Amino acid sequence: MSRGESKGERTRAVILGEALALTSTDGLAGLTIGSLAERTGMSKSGLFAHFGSKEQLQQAVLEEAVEMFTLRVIRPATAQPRGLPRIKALCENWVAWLRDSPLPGGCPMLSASLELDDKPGPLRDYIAASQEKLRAFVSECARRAVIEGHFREDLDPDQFAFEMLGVGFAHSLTRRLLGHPEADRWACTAVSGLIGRSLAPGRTVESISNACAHQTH
Amino acid sequence: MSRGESKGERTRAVILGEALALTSTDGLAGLTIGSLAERTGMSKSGLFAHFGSKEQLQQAVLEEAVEMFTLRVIRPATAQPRGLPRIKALCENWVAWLRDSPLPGGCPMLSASLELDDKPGPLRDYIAASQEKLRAFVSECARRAVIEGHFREDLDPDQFAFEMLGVGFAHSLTRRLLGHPEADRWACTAVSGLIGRSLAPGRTVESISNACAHQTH
DNA sequence: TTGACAAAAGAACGACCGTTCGTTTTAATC
DNA sequence: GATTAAAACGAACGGTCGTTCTTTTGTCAA
Repeated sequence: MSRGESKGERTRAVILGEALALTSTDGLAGLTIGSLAERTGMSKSGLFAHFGSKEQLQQAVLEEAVEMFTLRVIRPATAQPRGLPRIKALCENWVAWLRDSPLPGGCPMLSASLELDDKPGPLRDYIAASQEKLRAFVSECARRAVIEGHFREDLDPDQFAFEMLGVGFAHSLTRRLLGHPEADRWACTAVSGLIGRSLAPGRTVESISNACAHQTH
Repeated sequence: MSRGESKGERTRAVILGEALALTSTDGLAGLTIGSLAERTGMSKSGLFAHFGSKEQLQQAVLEEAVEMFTLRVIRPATAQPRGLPRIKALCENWVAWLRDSPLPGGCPMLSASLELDDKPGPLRDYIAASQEKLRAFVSECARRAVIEGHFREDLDPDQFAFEMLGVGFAHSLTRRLLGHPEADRWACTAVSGLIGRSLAPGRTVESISNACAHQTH
């Protein structure tokens, strides 16, 4: 068998994978025990026993989504040197994530954000904390780029993070709802523009990349 | 009585008002006949008869939301002279709309966009068409500003619209989910930055405003 | 004021929701 | 291979969903 995990852990993982896809297309509200049981070929009660309540199932799904995003976007970026290289890696991973995401219906965290932003509870708290963590991470990356001398000294890292996230949301909506084929290009142009006007005077993206290529992380 | 409308038209309007608030906080999925009947003090069947189906109710709610947005954001902007003044008015109305919206739970069209972006049908079509109309309107405003000589000649109006909408989305999420008090400031800074770097060489916002103040619409 | 029609209520429908319980099957351990 | 615990099932619960009837109430014009 595949691992040292028990049977329960394995099927739980299978369920979560299917639940993630279902949430992606149908939203947290559309994630029902019945439809999930049908997709996994299980009985409602058998599936239900793995989570104890619907809310815990939802929580597990969101945690899975966050972990996926962290693994494919955040973590590879932190492997890059601080400053501009890390920011560049972050943007590239992000775009790649949006383009080749295994989730058919877009980011579950984004739709859940709008779905639950008025419903107090542990789920909302978790989503808000996660999104804030992402925002703070981008902001911290920008702040560090200022320290490294890559970005202008008067740059507001929070402003940078705000505009960066805005591009991400706009990209998702323009691509997924409107279906504009230029969405990718618009997003990339917006990001390079944002980075370009954040650079310290006299700096170019290339000059920094070359300089960083020879230093340790 | 209040108008020449019939009783049915009046109660229908009351229902729609309540439905709009409910959709704003709970999303289109949370808009149920039962809860809406309770809020309006009507019976389920009595309320239902006004719309014929749940989908038609949802459609009516979205149309109401669009009309509200058009009335308070788009229309006053079109009363301004073409070019920068119209764009400025658009931004100001938009911010004011987000700040003093009568809807307690944020824009229903935005949450519906993410809720239905994977569910084909007339509702999705309507939402996509509406959002595209808004995007095209912003783009057209920018294109016109280029013609008027307010914006640089090499400005891409679609790129302008993309970044503008991104600010709107980011603002909504940062404010409503994360509850950042600086959200308003970040959004305003982002918008003025966007407008500032779109201006034709040598132009300032003030110079154009003064010049336009004396011309006819 | 009466008669015609619109509007609202009431009861019920089948379907699905999340959840519980007792039983049966399956997997892990000795 | 037998014992025991974990995992999955099947049936049922009370509730709510959207929807369809029939019946009662209210409106509005002749």
